[in-house]
Amino acid sequence: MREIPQKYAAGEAEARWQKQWDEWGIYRWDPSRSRKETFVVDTPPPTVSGSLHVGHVFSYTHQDLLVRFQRMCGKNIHYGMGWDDNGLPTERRVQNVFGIRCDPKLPYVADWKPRRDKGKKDPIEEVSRQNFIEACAQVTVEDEQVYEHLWRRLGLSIDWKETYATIDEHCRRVSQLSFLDLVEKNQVYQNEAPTMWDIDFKTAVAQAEVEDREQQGAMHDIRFGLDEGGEFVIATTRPELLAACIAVVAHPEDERYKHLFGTNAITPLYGVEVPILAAEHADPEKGTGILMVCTFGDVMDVEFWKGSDLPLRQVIGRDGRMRPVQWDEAPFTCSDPQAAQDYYDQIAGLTAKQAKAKMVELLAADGTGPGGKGAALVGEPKSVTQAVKFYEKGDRPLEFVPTRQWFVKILSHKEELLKQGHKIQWHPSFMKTRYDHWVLGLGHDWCISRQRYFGVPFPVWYPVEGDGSLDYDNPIFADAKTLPIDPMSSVPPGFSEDQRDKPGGFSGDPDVMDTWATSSLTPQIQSRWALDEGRHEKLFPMDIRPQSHEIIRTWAFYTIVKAWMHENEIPWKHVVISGWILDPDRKKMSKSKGNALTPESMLDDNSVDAVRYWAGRARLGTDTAFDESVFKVGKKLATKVFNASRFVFMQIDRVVGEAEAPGVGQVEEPLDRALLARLDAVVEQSTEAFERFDYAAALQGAEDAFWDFCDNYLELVKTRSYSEEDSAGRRSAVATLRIAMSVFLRLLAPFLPYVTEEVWSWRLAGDGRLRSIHTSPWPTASEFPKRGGAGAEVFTAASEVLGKIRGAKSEAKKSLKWPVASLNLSASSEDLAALEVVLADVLRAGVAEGAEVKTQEREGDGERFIVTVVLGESEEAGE
RNA sequence: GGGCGAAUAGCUCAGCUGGUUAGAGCACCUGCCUUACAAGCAGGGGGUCACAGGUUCGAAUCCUGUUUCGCCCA
Repeated sequence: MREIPQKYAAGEAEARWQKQWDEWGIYRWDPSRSRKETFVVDTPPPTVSGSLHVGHVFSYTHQDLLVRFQRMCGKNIHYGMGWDDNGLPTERRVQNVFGIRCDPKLPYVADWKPRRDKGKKDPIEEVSRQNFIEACAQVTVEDEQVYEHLWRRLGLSIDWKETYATIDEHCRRVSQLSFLDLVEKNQVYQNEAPTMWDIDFKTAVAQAEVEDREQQGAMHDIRFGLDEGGEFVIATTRPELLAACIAVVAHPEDERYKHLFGTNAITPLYGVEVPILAAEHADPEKGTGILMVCTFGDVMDVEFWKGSDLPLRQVIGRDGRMRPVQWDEAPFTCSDPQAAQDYYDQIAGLTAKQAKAKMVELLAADGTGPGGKGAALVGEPKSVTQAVKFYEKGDRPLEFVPTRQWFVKILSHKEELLKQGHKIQWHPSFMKTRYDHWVLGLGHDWCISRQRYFGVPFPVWYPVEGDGSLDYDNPIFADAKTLPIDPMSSVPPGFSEDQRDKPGGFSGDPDVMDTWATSSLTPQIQSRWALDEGRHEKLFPMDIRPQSHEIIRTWAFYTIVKAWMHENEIPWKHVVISGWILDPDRKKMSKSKGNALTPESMLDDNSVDAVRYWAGRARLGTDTAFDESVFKVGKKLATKVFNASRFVFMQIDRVVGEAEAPGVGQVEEPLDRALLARLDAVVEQSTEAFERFDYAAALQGAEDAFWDFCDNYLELVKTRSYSEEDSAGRRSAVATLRIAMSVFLRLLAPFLPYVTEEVWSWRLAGDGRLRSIHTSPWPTASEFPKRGGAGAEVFTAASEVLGKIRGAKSEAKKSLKWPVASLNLSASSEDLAALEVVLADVLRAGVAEGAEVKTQEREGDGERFIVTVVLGESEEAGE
């Protein structure tokens, strides 16, 4: 039997229990148990090349609370952990850490090792694709260890045998299998189309990765001529795209321009003839109401171009600079190619921003207006704010650049995807609306290819034609059995390596998949879909997907898409959405603002239990302002748990010893039975709250009842349990203390896993499930069947009257030990009856045993008990 | 501009489908070293429930509008 220590040392206990839990393997998933008994969590794999922050600790704790409850309810938990190391964030991090950049044209260097000691000023080292990937892999392995350490410390009850990394071999295999399955189901296609393109990362991006940013721009009014003579003025924020102009449009109902539809306009400088057309998207209120359509200035241009037979005049290159263009050949045709070329050559090679400035200068020159009269530019550009699309990780606006990309068909499946979302339960429920709106607002198919290196390759090659061009219409897909493969190093069936990139040979697809193409498969990755049917059936669909609300449109959405396409299933039954941590000004916490604490220092300063308590107080979906004082409350609760347990188990040791610890059969006293009734209600409330994923309500109920138990019940029962001689009353008290403590510890265990386990180990731990509190059964009312005689109102009556006695002493500024001379109690007959059975306990706790007690019946009128307390003359008087 | 949420004590938050005098903790003030706990205990003050209308016998709660904040989208 362990000796009960005087003080609780959280740090020491945390390290000890982490080790013990690991040795016991209490978080292991048991593959032999049925799906019905199993509870599966699809945890977000954090991006390892970032860093974990307060928000992570917050939301990962939320999922662990739900998991711990389910585990105690007897569920076989599958709670794995993934690391998202695939993709651009890792590439960026590796570039910064090692000062390297990938040049896919370079050959692999076998003994090359990345160097960490590079200064910022050292030149960037160019390395081969394979060397670059190896450097990425090295960094992610290191990062994963740091993450795992924090998760273990936070007490996340993860099965560490069930981990994956989104770039590992298994994930590559599942991602490629998924791709091939979608090919087979005709849900992917390859297309050369205008795609949102980041000019710095030089990659396509998907709609979900794009964000609007308010930017300061300028509206330029530019005079266009008419081929039948005359002129009009268009308004544009992007004059540098003038050479890409393919049409001029106005709203079909716009009286100012209606008569021009069907005629042609002449662009300034280049003298290109473009049609004047009606278009719904032209806003008569904006600018001059008539605007140029360019390939491509924005989404509307793309849409308009797609629905037209107009030519494609691409002037922005993949690097964001103005491409060189020949003005004597299609599609750049005009009346005076030499003049147009002279103008264009002045902006060719410039960035869009530089070109814009140059264009303003050119257009402002006299003689550029229609018919050579005046300047084409009217007045000064007018400053406007506009929403500009950026890649969420990018620094310069996205451009629409026609490139060859792989797409997953989603636009044609909105109905089905809405239905899938409807089959899932969202917590809180209003979060489903966000999903619905995202689906309804989709404007592009899902672009899944990226022109990057550290990602899952497409298992695809293309035949090389006699002229060296690639035959994209007849891609060669890898055999599913050979996955994962890298087409840049593997050879397609029927070819040999020496045919690579040769006419008549083959060429590997150099692109990699979008991170989400893999992250959308986290359920299938964990269940080993298409690889291990038995396991898949035991884990899929999963039970919960915990995540935060800003990634409903990405992670949740794409995962729903994939599960539907592959198996016509939902990926999980419940989505549980955590809110955000806001700083005290209610702004989102962020590192850049310097207002974020590191999780480690938070745990060092406050203990894990205190931090978990803080997270546990926040309801699902509700943003929470960061408030360190809540840690103190959690710490206080943990200390209270420790001290109350100490009292309870010391009493039991003193009275009978744990071996003969009294049980529920010995609970005889009305006060004690009343406490059991109270426990009954708390257990029911807590359980019910957890079942609807409202752990915060479960915590509050348990916490309130526990403080009430400490402040009132312990005080009321103390003198009885202190008694030197064995009696039914003493046995009843001790039995109740033990039962109550056991219940409270278990109700609080998901929130305070360390201190509850520590205390549990003193006397309550047993064999099998009882070895750890975290595998012990969740309390139920059947543990303390109602024995009649006293409901919870008896306990509240006792607490209330004791409170009045204490209040009288406090008001008189006397110590609580001060004796009471007389008591006058006035209440309804029912309340007096409830009090009567516990009056002896109340008088003992109030140091009023010698007092003269009068009771008086009266009508109930709000206040339950009116108590007049007369204190004794001196401290000894009452003895 | 649209959608979804939030606004309750100085601070952080509970208050579910309308029903006594709106709660808790922190902070503050006053006492108390009481055989679990001073990292404690007891007591106290503190709120026009964002604002304006409406429904109702009765509204923090339901409806409408306004303001501020957050997220998502255009």
